[in-house]
Amino acid sequence: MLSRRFYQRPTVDVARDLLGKVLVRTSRGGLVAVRLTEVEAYLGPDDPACHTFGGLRTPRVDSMWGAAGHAYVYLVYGMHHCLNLVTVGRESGEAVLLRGGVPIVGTPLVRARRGVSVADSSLCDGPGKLCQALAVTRDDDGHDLCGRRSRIYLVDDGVEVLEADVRRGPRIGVDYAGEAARWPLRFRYRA
DNA sequence: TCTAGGATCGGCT
DNA sequence: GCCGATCCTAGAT
Repeated sequence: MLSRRFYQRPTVDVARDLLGKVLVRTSRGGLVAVRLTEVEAYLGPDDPACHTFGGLRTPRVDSMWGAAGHAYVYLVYGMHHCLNLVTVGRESGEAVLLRGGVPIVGTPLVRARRGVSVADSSLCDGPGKLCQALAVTRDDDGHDLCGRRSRIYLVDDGVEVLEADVRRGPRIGVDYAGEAARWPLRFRYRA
């Protein structure tokens, strides 16, 4: 399990290093593990695309102001959940959005949650799909990924992600953020 | 209270 | 490529 130290670093570094790491989710239904292939960095109060922009403090974003290594889960478009990992430290308001991955353990359970007719390549290729595949909801908001009994955590299984396989680009769906929408804070891993 | 709009997805053309 | 679903959240009134 990755320690809190991993998250207590600059958000862009954490985002880059999350590529290739394995996200593990345990539940009554069983264990699911997903190798992360797409993430986005959100840089706190000075980032117009970030939910903590301008120092915003509301019940929804409360967990984003918490300690590094905790989950921030919110609902978008009234129907999809998005999972973020808080970075840097308490009061930073920064996080990494997990946008996609590939199931490597528990694929049958993922398929049961996502739908039997869904193509393998589409099981977790989107933030909403990832949460559905892992059964992550608002109930998991504020969950500590570094605890002894964490039901969501990260593992480094030794897979090396070469720089040549990392693509950087603008973040998705944040056109309202003006110039910040073009900041190259989206990271993708193409093995 | 009321209202606008969203860090998306899947079905349809 | 376009569009509707769906409802919570934040800010305005």
